[in-house]
Amino acid sequence: MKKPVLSESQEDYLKEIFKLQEINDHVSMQDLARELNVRPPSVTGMIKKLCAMDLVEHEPYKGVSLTVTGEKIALEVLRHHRLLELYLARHLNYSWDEIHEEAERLEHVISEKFEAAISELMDDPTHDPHGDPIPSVDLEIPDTPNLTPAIALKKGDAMHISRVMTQDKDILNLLSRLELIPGQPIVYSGSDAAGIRLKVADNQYLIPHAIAKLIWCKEQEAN
Amino acid sequence: MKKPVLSESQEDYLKEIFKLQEINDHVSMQDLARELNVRPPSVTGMIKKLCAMDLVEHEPYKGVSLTVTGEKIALEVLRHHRLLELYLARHLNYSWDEIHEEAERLEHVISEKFEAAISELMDDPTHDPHGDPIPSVDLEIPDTPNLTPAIALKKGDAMHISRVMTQDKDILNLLSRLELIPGQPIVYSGSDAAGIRLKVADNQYLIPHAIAKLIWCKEQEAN
DNA sequence: GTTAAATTTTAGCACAGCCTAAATTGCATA
DNA sequence: TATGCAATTTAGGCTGTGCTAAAATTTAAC
Repeated sequence: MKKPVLSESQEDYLKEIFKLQEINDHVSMQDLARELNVRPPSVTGMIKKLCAMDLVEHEPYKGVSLTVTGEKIALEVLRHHRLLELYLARHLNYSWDEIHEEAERLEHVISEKFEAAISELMDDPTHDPHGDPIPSVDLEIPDTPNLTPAIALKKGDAMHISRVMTQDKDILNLLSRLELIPGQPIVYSGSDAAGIRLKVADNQYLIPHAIAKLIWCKEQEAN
Repeated sequence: MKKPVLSESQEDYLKEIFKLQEINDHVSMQDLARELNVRPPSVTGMIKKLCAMDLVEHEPYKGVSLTVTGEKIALEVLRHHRLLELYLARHLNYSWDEIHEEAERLEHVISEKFEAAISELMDDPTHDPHGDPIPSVDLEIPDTPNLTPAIALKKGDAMHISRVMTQDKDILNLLSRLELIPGQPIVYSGSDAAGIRLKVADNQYLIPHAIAKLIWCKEQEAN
């Protein structure tokens, strides 16, 4: 079974279905349309094609899900994306909020050779700068066990940040300015209607719920 | 005057017109079609669009040439391409014959930021691994004075290689195996019907005319 | 359980970039 | 100067991916 050559558009559809599937097993056309910045009829049309290629399954009026083959391609694109993000940050001095857009364009055009080269250069990393897991060469997702959302912490909990689930540039800027970035140790010191209060690097901030819910933490043990 | 957003295809047309213009001031549709791997009617169609955008000038049945704006865009793409080639070779361990294809795809998607980052990392280089000049940030081509084609050398001439004008992978492989690469000192020891004889790094080879004519040299003085 | 709202699909169209076949133009050579 | 060949353009079509408007279906609310 040889892998089909896909358009950038098609790769984007598969990647987006994968990401939405992590949250909700059945992906709606509407959600896809929103994420991909296209109108619902365009999604229906493209899904039909991907269906004919056996990359997705589609129950009309129900939703879509990836086939095994489709998921493999999605993971490959995701691997490209996240490796690129880390590479841009580490080797080309990109800031946290700049890496996503650039990776979004590069992910479709780099070769296997390029992928392998940057992966090796970075010692086959398992997570990108947002803490998102990078699928391995054989497309396994490294498991990130026991993540706790920051909003679910209890007073006095000492954790460190593991993942920040947004690509919004202004939120990322805010967080990086506060040093609320993956790897950083924090202490949870309470919450109220306005948000949660976190101690980080000798400072304490109030983080509004809207932002706090994007932050995931893990136990202090390892790094 | 803001710069128009162009498709990858359109960028390729402009780049190719530029490269052909270096050889022959008026570029024919046929040459363009050959270089771009499309049919002549496709070229006519695209040229019309580029004409309407004031990026090229076209005298029907005569030929095309770039406008000032068109040339700027071509130079920008060329800068991307050649910076990328050098970057891939230097930082990602690409071999000579692999860089062109990868750069061909990447050149259209990298941002100004990416361009600036790799240029700075390499200390604003002026030539790519083939010896082709890299347009500067303000799109000036560094002049490469007094280049002599290897086939025009005289017996005993000691030069070094400055430029290799091909992207053919097998020719590049052959040359790199023989260490006939830019920067390398050579001595010309004669020619005959079969080709020219060059001494390089303690070896002497016969180089067929077809290949020798791609090699350009300059005086021994500086590097 | 009926009906209104939301979601999804169908139908039909637009635009980019390529194609082939045929018509046109320009040039070289007899 | 005429004529035939090569280069170019025009005409018309195809494919991919998007769009809007309207029809069909599902879901939710009363």
